[in-house]
Amino acid sequence: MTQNSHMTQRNERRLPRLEDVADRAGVSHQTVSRVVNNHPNVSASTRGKVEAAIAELGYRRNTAARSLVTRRSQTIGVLGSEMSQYGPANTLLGVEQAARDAGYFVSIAALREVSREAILDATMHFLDQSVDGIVVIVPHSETLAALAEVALGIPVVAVGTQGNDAVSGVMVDQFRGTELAVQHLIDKGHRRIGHIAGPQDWIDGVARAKGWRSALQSAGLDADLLVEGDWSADSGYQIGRKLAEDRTATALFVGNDQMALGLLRAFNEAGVRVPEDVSVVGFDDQPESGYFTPPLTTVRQDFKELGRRCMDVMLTAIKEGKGPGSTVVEPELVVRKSTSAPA
Amino acid sequence: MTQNSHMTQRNERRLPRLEDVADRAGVSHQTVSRVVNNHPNVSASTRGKVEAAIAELGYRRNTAARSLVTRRSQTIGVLGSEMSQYGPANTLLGVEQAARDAGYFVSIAALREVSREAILDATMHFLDQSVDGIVVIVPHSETLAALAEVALGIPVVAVGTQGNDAVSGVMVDQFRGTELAVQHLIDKGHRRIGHIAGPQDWIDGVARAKGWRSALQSAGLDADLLVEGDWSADSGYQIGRKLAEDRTATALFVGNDQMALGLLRAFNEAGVRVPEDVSVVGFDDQPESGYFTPPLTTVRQDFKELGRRCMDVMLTAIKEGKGPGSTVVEPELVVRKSTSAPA
DNA sequence: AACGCGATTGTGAACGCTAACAAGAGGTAT
DNA sequence: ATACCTCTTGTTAGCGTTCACAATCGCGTT
Repeated sequence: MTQNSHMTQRNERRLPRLEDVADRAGVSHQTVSRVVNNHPNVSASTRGKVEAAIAELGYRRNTAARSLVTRRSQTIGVLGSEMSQYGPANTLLGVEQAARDAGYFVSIAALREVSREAILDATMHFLDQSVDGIVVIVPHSETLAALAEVALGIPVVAVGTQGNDAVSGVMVDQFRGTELAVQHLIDKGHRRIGHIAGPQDWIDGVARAKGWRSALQSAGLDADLLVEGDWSADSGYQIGRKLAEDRTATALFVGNDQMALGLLRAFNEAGVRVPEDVSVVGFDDQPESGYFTPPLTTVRQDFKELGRRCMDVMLTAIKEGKGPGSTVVEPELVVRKSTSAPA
Repeated sequence: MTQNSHMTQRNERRLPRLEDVADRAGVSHQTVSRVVNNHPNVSASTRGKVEAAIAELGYRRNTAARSLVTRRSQTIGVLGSEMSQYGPANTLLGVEQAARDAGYFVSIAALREVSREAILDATMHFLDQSVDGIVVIVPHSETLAALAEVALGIPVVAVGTQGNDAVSGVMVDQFRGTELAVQHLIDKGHRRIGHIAGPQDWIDGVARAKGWRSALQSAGLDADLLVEGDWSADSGYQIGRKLAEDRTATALFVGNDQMALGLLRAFNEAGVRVPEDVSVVGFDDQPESGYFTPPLTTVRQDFKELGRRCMDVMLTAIKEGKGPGSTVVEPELVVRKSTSAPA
């Protein structure tokens, strides 16, 4: 019945505000504000009365008014490019979870194309909203440079980067992940290990190619078979068709699972057997990868955890004004059936 | 220089506000407001002066203040559950695109578990933000019922539903999509066509099962082989292992591409050839589906378009206060290599 | 000449909240 | 008792915008 009277009120009148609660509890609006904001100097009895009044009226504080006077919005902006891909989508999810747990709203902006202008534009979009911080999920090399241009006055965390003077970074250790993959192939006895790389204007694309080279060199092996794809299954397929004809390597380290899928498809069509003829290792460990033909050995990245870490960094930056830093999440090798010893 | 003097005037570096622009242009703050809001009754010369002043000062209007007085936030809330999946993620993207084009911010909330409480809680979260409308991407049967409970006073569009008295719906025509898939198999000459269904507490899970039954019945065929999975590749795999042993159907209509992937994997392991022994049709057409072994015949849903349509409905609802309605997007059959005539 | 009317511009008051300061109550030390 | 704390509560003044209304201007009509 209290709820009924409440609903009637809501239908007819405006929502209750601080002063309505204050009247009801017999205190000043400022005291109510103190209760709502958990200020220490409120007596237990007063707090009780106020809380009761809040509950009875179904009071909820008005974000806009609060935001107007405090100049902060309790909102985190998330700026992303390939947001529908498995990795970014899950990172976004991790950010959202951690943000909402911390009482923040999450606003998103998806880049249609990655460029300095688009990044700056989206950044402005967030400034208009006076967000308290920005998480950037744009895995391109130019991202950091573009962000460095704008001194925003709010914390910025860039996923998948090491950060710089102005921007914090949170990333999965690509070097370690690549090492796990390549070392696994070396341990199986492979000596000629090629790499299907991602685009070289992507941070991870570069990092994995670099890691591959370095891992081979530490083992005293040649790193001379590198083909660049565009992350898509189709590019993996096209590359696979060529490699099926011209088989120089006994093992391939592929930049991501989707290209690996395309590659497997091409090999299957061409009668190249995996892993008997060629071993294949992917990167990402998407949920489907265990059901490829054959099930894919790959490197797992915990994207959701990455997102949560982002918010850790963000929250301490907001609270303590702490500058940029770099946080690293460890990848993990998942061995399935696409790798074996060379024939 | 003028800018400097301005900045000195306010001893802090506060952002310029309406009145600063007004002073500069030699008009009242209200006139500036009119220019900013494109009110008709402003003379061309005044408008020019004001626009110049705005540009010089780099004025941007304060969302919080505006929101406080207008009681609207220029924000659309998107409530989603399996937001990292291909479909929902792309719908989200479509919504974001259309929303930003229309000058709206997009706020998101991801459900950790689907329940009445969680939906109401997230809805409250959005109300706190005084969003102007809510898009719901929660493809479960209970969604509509939960939403109907809250009379929010703002438009709500539920993706993948037909809507009801209170809520608008935007969906891909599941019935038509299913018909395309099943008819394709019938046309190939199949007479015993099974269905691997999605969970029956999902709207699409139910709709596709129903469509499958109906399509078979119209053709005078039996609809008695139905197994329920959970959308995952793994469930497809488990089901596939059983079906491989007990082969009663020559063709299978699978509820989504991921289960189809698992199924293909299980059949491959068991030596069941696709499409020679069994034809398989999926649903969704994810980007990878063309690279399965074999490439999957499936039904394409344009999720991004779905999201855009959502915003169409939302915008007219906001503008014209129009009630709920239902919009349908057409699916499309994509024929690849997982289907053929029965042996 | 007086009037009226639309178009343009200005004036004050909200919107609901927090920050800063003021004031009162009650206790302790001088 | 006086002064002086600390703890709690109240008062006032914005934050930057829009809304409702008032005022002014230009111009055609009676």
